[in-house]
Amino acid sequence: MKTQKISEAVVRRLPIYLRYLNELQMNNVSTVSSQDLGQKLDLNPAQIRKDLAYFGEFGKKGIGYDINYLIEKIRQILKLDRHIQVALVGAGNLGRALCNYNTYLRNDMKIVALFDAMPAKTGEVINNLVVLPMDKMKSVMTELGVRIGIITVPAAEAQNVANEFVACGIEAILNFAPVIIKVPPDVRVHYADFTTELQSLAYYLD
Amino acid sequence: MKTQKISEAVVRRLPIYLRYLNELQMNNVSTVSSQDLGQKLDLNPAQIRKDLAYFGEFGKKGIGYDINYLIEKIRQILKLDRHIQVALVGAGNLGRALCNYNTYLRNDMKIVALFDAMPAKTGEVINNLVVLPMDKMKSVMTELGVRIGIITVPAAEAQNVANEFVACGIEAILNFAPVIIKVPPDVRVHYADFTTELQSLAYYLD
DNA sequence: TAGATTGTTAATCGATTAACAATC
DNA sequence: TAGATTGTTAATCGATTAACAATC
Repeated sequence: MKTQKISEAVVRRLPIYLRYLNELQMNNVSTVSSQDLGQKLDLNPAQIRKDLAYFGEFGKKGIGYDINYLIEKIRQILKLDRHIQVALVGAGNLGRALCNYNTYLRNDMKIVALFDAMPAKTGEVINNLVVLPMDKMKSVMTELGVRIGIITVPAAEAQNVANEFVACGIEAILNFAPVIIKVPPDVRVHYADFTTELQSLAYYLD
Repeated sequence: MKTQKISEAVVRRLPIYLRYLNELQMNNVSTVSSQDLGQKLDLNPAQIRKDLAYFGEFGKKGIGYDINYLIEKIRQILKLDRHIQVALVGAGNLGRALCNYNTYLRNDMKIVALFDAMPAKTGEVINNLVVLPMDKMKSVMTELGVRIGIITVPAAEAQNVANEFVACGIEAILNFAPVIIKVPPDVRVHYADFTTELQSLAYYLD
């Protein structure tokens, strides 16, 4: 596990491996080859082997990868072997929908705080979480040790929310608002914009 | 506009350009340079010029790009100059949330049909759309001319829904379920999985 | 042992960036 | 005209794929 810079493409594939490995584990499969994985995930087997080899020698020649062991390793790499606390701002339709993934995320990640700027929303309960006003953000996030923030507010407010997250010392942001946000270089931002996704799909229609 | 194969990366950036151009248009800005765009969108100006040049000469040397004209052109390229009908399967929390984007999508794309396998959901009304049972899919989709399908069902059912979409002659699918689906090569699939997105973010925590 | 499959190097492929002549 | 900015070629950078010795 050298301090080599791992490309973003590699990091993005790890959760996909993990997802399928979990499925295999549930089906009591004990071993899997890069060939099998590639077939199932529409990826080149050599790429999968190379991705994993960046982090260590996890497989056995002639056999493949032990599923339990590989799951454990990928979880370590992704830092999912600890509990990671997540906060969400924007208790609209999308925000509510995401809160319901808490069950799916299980141990690793959990939305532990929910904020909304509209006073009317304050106090509402969504999936066991009480909607809090924005001015509680700093204290609540510090207390709960939140490290990742999710933005599900309208585009016009996304930058403000990002600023507030940054002021609270957030380390990474997942932004669902359809706008590019500016943050300091040490804060990682990923985008999850449904509308651009749909629009790029349209290109491929005949 | 030669029949050169355009890379996926380019196609994915076009909606992002479009989004910001629309914002500029609303603010009555008339012209923009690749420099300005690059700064705002965190992209290299040369890349933006190159992306656009794949499709034609849209700019003016010494001036930049006329915003109205460029919007029109990008909309043509993405085939957003027509109405594109979209169907959604899975009227859960996420599905409902997405239905509310109809207003945002405005002219170009519209969710026009909503299906769910659970009989209990049938007949429910979400954002002016009635939830229909799966056995109505073929006839409704043919009648409405649906070309793109969205999947927001649990992972275990996603492949079945994809199969049904394919049987209805769907051309492209946006899959929110956390699983890789198999479709014929002429059907385009994009993924929008919130959980893998969050998990890859975790990697970048210190 | 024979067959299978890894880890890794080398080859290929593709995407991004720099540079600059053309020109508004 | 002088300054700005495009479109495009060439250079760079990075990611994917092929190939194969090592070995279970």
